[in-house]
Order: sequence, then structure tokens, then C-alpha cells
Amino acid sequence: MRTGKNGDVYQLVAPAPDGGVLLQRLDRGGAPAGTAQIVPGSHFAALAQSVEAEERPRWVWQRTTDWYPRLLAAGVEVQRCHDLTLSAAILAHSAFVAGSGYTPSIPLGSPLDEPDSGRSGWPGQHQDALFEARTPGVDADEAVAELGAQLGAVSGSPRRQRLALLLAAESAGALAAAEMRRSGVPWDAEVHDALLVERLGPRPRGTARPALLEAKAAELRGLLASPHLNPDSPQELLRALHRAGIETNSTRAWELRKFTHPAVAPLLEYKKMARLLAANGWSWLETWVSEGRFRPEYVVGGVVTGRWASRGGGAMQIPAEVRSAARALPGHRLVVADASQLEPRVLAALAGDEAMAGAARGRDLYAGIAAAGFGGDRAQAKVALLGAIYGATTGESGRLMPQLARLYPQAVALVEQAARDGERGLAVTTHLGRSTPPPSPRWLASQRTTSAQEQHRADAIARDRGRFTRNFVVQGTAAEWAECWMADLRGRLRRIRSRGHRAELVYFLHDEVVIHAEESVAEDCAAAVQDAAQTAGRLLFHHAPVEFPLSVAVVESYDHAK
DNA sequence: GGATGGGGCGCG
DNA sequence: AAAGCGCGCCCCATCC
Repeated sequence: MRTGKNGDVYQLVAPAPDGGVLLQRLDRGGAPAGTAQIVPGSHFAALAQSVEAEERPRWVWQRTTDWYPRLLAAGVEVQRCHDLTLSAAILAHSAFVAGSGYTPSIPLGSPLDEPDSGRSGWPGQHQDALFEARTPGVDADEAVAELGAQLGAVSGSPRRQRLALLLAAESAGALAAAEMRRSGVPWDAEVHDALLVERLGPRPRGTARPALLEAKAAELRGLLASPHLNPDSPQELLRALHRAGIETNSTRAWELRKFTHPAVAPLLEYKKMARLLAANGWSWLETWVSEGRFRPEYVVGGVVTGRWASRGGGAMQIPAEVRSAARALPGHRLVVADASQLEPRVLAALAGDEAMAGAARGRDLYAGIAAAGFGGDRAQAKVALLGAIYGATTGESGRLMPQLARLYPQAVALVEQAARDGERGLAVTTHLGRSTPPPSPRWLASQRTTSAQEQHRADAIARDRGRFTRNFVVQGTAAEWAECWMADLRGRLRRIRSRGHRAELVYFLHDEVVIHAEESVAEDCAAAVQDAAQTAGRLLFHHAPVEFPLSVAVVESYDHAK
């Protein structure tokens, strides 16, 4: 991706008075080189375009979400950036810079209060206004100082390479997130509407239940002999269930499935239909799909572990039921790729567990582990391993732990150590250097207990934190792998586009990406996504003998993948 | 009337 | 099939 010796030049972007934009070239140490330029907002995009084409700098800005959506709207795509806020959030807690004296000098903010939230944040009509009337951020001097502090903290770290990779990946992720929001997932509203009609009945006026849902409610009222029951009210529903002799403690689907009463099946169907209507029904379609695209907003760094969150439209919970509406345009394909059993593989690599890496050498890691020590029982192997990663102590998973520990002592020791550290209030850290935030006030308060009863409670709180830190190292490192994967893929897709073809990332979900591409380059994209996975594995773990296989499908609609 | 918390369920 | 991680978002019930 590097494009020559200018690759390490930084280009600062900061707000200037009167709605202008300040541009300042910085050397590779982050120090100003030459004089700053102040340009009117209306000239910024054109200037940025030429700087990007000539120098390919690393753009430095307080927040990618402040600037990049507007650049994209003006037709400017950039290759690389350094997002000061995302980087500060990582460095603020990272154990890899502990003792460096680094403290963020810019507001970290909550990832949830972005200036660009809401769909109105997408301009396009008034080019001149693109870079004006924005929320003022830190000024150029403050940004330069913060960049210097960050670069200093990284270069002084015993883990400087890993940290630098993490900051680069996170910043590249921010670029990809803005680009994906611009592109959106191609969404066929007619297909979606048709499946809603089939499942729920025609769209009703107002807030009435659709006919098939109402019919299901009526059936339920009959079977439970509760003529006025509103099945949407858990309290009413629970009382009605009890009256009918169904002694359940909750209205959860998996609890209800234990009972054989004739009302159970219709109730589960009702819940499924009601959920579809509420979460992905016609109002979802109206709110989140426009011009044939579903445009969610990704929140990079929105999850403590480093995973992305999303805002609006439940982008990361698109149910299987409606995925048939995600369709490639005519002459195009969706290239859907997901990393197979990413978290267990990451654990094997993290722990340097050769035995587990060996079991992971095939396509199906769980089958490999089952063959190695669970009598070929794949389901058992999976439960045991997921239990180790999530911290299960009871049930089948808990019982299988000793067996797993005998097979893979190094991998199990790693997650056990993370759990013990967390219980004691210590921080744990991912492979590239994202550390847990300090213990919660709740945990701290639990340390000051006296009575036996309070101690019991305190132990429970400690165990809660242990499960969190246990999972953090694995989930967080998996998120790093995925972000590196996507960042590298992004560069490869750009090269495919430069040959004159359409190929863009349109969706990202923890360990899965979707590319929308012209049919003629779909196979090139499939190859690119594989190559990017190899690169990600090497970037994080060098030549550790762990494979990260993908399943890749070239399809017309999302539901046809895997 | 709006804010908040819990139950529930979708995704990984 | 089920009890253990991370989320977003729906509805309802309750509080202010």
C-alpha cells in the first residue's frame, strides 16, 4: 500500500476561523514543516484531492467523522489517516505505553456523540457549505501537540510495532466505516415488502397489527382462554400462561420450549412475527432504506473490546429472515466472506499453542479438536472451547473444561490467567495493545466489604469481571485481526477500482465482510479477500503456524451465502 | 410528557 | 441443545 518515500508525511486538517480549513504539512515526527495554509471551505476538497494524488499523505484530524464524510461527498477518497481521537482512546489505557507519561490532551468523547450523527449529516447538495458551519474542534496547535505526544508514546513503547499497527488499522477502519456508510448495502425494498406481506399479511394502516399477526394473537387468546390478552405485554402474558398451567418463570422462547402445552407453538410463532414487524418491518424499511440502499452508521471503537458498534437500523443484527432483500444490482455480485471460527484460532495464535494450531490446520477447527480429544464429537469440542472463551463454569461446558485443559494447556492457561487478572482488578491487553478500562465503581466498591453476605456478592462481582477480561483478550484480538483484514482488503479493492471496475466494501460484521462488485471482477474480489486474510494473519502473528481460513461466496443475494 | 430500566431477541 | 462474552433496539412498565 505504501507509495513511495513520501508515504510517511502527515497532512494536518483542522478547523480555521470563519469556516475555513487549515492545512499544515508535518514531517514524519509530527513537527510542522513549512507554513500553514488556510483555505476557504469551498476550496478544501479540490485541494485535498490534489494533495492526495501527489503526496499520498497520512491525513491527521481530530476525528475522521468530522471530515471524511464531507470529503467523500465531494468525491475525494483518501488512502490513509491518523485519527487522533480513536488513537487517544487506545493509548489512554494501553498497558503498552504505561509509564510513558502520555495523557490525552483532546477530549476522548463518547463514540456515541458524534457531530455527524443522523442522516442529515449527509450533504451533497450544497458543495460550498460542506466545510462550513461545523462544530468547532481543537485547533491546529493542539492537534499538532497531541499528534506529537501520541507518536512519542508509540515510539517509546516496548511494543511500538504492534501499537503502530493498531493505530493504523483503527484509523483505516474509520475511513472504511465512512465509505461503507456512503455506499450502503444494496437493498431491494420490493423483495423486503413481499416477504413481510407473506409472513405478516398486507401492511396495515396506522399502528394496527397486520392480519396474520392479529390472527395469531386471536388464536393464542383462544388457546390460553384469555380473550383480552395483549401478547406484547410480558406481565399479562406470564399471568395468562400461569392460568393455563404453564409454570414458566419468564416468557423467554427457550424457557417456553420446555413445555408441551398447545399454546406454546403459536406463542413462539407470534413472538417471531412480532419481532420481525418491530425490528425489520415496514417502518424500518422507510427509516433506513433509501434509494435502494441500507445505510447504517458504524461506530468504530464503539465496543470496549475494539469491535465496532453501529447506530441506527440495527446494522449488526440483520436477521437471516430478511437477508434475501440484500441483493446485488444487475450485472453485479455480492462477495460475502467470513472468517471461520476466528476467535478460537486467535486464541491458539495468542497462546502459541502448537497443539491447538495443529488441530486448526484443517477447515473445521472444531472437528480437528474433536478428533484430537473428544472422541470425534464435534458438538462437544465446540461447547468446550466456547466455554473456555466465555467463561462457562456450569453445565456441559464446565464439565468439559478439564479435558480441554489437558489437550491444550497453553490456550486454556491464557484465558484462565486473563480471568484471574480481571477478578483482581488488573487490566488485560489484546495482542496489539488495547487494554481494558479500569474496574468499574461497582467492582471497586465490592472490594470494601466486611460481612460474609457482602463477601458472597463481592465474589460474584469479581467473577463477572473475570469473565469479561477472559473474553476481552480473545474478542479484542479477533477484532484487531478483522480490522487489519478489512484495511488491507480496502487497498486491494481500490486497485481493482483503478482498473475501471466497480468494487466496494458495503458491509462489515465482526468477522465478515460483504463486497458489492461488477460480475466481471467478482472472482478478483474473492481472491483479494483471501489475500487480505493472509496479510492480516502475518501482520498480527508473523509466522505463527495458525491458519485463518475464510468461507467466501459469490452470490446475488446475501441469504445465498453459506 | 420524557427518561430509564428490564425483558426479550436479533447478530457475532 | 444451552449458559457463558460483546453489542442495538424493540416494547412495556415505571418513575419523575
